[in-house]
This record gives sequence, C-alpha cells and structure tokens, in this order.
Amino acid sequence: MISQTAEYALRAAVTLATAYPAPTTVQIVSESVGVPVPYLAKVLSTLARAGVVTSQRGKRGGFTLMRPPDQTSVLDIVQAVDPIERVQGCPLGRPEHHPELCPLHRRLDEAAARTEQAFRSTPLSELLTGTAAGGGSATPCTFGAREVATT
Amino acid sequence: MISQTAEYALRAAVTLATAYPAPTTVQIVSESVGVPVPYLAKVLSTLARAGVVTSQRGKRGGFTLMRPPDQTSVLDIVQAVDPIERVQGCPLGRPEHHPELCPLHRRLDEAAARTEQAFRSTPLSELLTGTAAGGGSATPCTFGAREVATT
DNA sequence: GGTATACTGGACCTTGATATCCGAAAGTTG
DNA sequence: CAACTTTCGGATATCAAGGTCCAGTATACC
Repeated sequence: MISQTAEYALRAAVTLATAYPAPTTVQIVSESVGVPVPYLAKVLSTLARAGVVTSQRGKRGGFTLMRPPDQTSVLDIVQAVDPIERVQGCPLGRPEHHPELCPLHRRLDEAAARTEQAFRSTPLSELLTGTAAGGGSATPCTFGAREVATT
Repeated sequence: MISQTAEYALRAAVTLATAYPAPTTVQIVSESVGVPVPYLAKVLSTLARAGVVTSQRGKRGGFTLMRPPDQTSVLDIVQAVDPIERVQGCPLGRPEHHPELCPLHRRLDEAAARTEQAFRSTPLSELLTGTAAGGGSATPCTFGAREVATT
C-alpha cells in the first residue's frame, strides 16, 4: 500500500507530534518507533527538506514538526517521502489515441484519489494517544515505555 | 499504488477479456499492451497458476480467462500477482502491547480495505471498449491498431 | 509420426528501494 | 574559544522487483 519508508516517516511524525513543540533527536525517535538510526536520519532529513519538519543542530537540537499536529496531515508526510502517483495518462503513450483515461486507468486513478483524500483529511492529531481524539481505544504504535519528551 | 507487475497483469486481463472466450498468445497480448514478451509470459504464467486464466499449449494455444469477463474482477487479477496487504497488526511486534490496531495503522488498513473493495466490485467487463458498459467514452488502453482475436 | 507452435521452468542480469557507515558542518553550552 | 552534541551529505552495501534468455515440454495440424 505505502512504502516502508513512508511507514517509517509516519511513525516518526506521530512521535514528533507527541513531543510537539519540543524538538526530538533521531536517537529518541528511533527508540520510540523501532527504526534503525542511520536510515531514520535520512528519512527525517527528507521530511525537513520538504518543509514538513524543522531541524536544529547541536545540543538541545533535534527534529520538530513545522506546524502543529492538527495542521499536519498524513498526506503531508506521505507526499514528502513517497508521493502517491496519480494516473496522468494511459501508460502506453500515444496521447493522440488516449486524450482521456481509459476505463481501467480511470478506475485506478479513482482508487488513488480516494486514498489521497483519506490521507489528506487525517491530521496527525487524530493519531495520538488520547482515546477521545483517536476515535478508538488503541494506543499509538510506539514502544511506549520510553519517554519521548525529555527534560 | 499498485506494482508494475499488477499493471501489466490488468492490461493483459483486459485484452484477454476482449478476446474471450478465444485464447490469445503471449505474442499477441504483448503487442496489444506494450509489455516485453519474456516478462509478460511470467506474469500470465502466474495468473494461470492462480487459476484466473487457463493456458493451452501448442498451435491455436494461448491464454484465456478462466471465467467470463463479468465474473472476473480487478481484484482477482491484482491478488494473483501482487496481493494487497491488509494491516494485520502494528509493525512493532509486541502483540501484548497492541492487541488491536493503533490509530495510525487503523487508518492505513481502512485505506487498503477501500481500495480492495473498489477492485472487488469492478469486473473486467466494465473495462471494455463499449462506451455503454464502461460508463465513459474512452477506449481501452491498448495499441488498438492490432486485431486481438485472430481467425 | 513429424513439424511447427506456444507455454513452462529455471538460471541469470539489472535496477531501484532499503539500509549502513563515516567524516564534515553547524549550533549550544560553559 | 573549546568541547560537546546533533544534523548533513556522500559513498557504499544489501535485497527484492523487474526484466531477459534459453532449453524443455505439450499440443495441434498435416
């Protein structure tokens, strides 16, 4: 459905949302979401380049959501690391033959559009621990035992 | 959204649906959908092993849909070559911690479920040329110039 | 039966996503 | 300024998907 990298980015984003607005280091995020540090660093770096999170070097540095959790959507995260590809035209080329999408690719694009919309309308704030906000009873998918916001 | 292989399988399936119930060779399907013969052979072979299509060797042989186009769904094809993965449990393991899905993975699974349902409810017969059946005006995504059903 | 046709299965190559490593750069604190 | 912390960026390794090749086998037709 979504790539491994997008999965990691989403888990990391939820962790950052929990700590918001305090910065969180790669080390801490890694322990929280169970993703190897070196790779997670790359993923977070990508999110920073995309403007979804900010990074701060040095002591007391780390990564922070650029905007508050209720203004950052799942789609923002996914698009930054692994964009959902909408079907622009039928893959066989031949634009003169296919000025619009054929039935098959119209359906595939509709499916992509629905997923995109579902992600767009889900802010990170809906994925946090609170049972009320999440609309369910499950805890967020982290190792939990570790405190995220230090100090 | 879906893998390249699934794309190929779907295009091939539409071609087979057009020719149904006459068998179509890999060569013909390849020319129709623009996928290299050697790889398409593998894909069709997979569909055959999954029981979605039948294969017939020798002269006048080729591949045929196992069931008529209106009884074969897009999901049948996709599941055969590249199954949609439903989220069974939170990826961090720890079943004792996550007896049910966390908010994030609940959303991801819902998106997968919606896609699955959309594919399940779309038979190949809705993807054929006829403007009436397709619900639209576009032609199916093939090179078209080539006759699919010979003889 | 012989021959041409067409799928089958396995081995192999290529490419891109995933993951690792490490030195360099930037920022904070004292 | 000096020491320490933390991100940044490039080079490299690993693995599965995508794609190729070819000898083998089954089938139809003559």
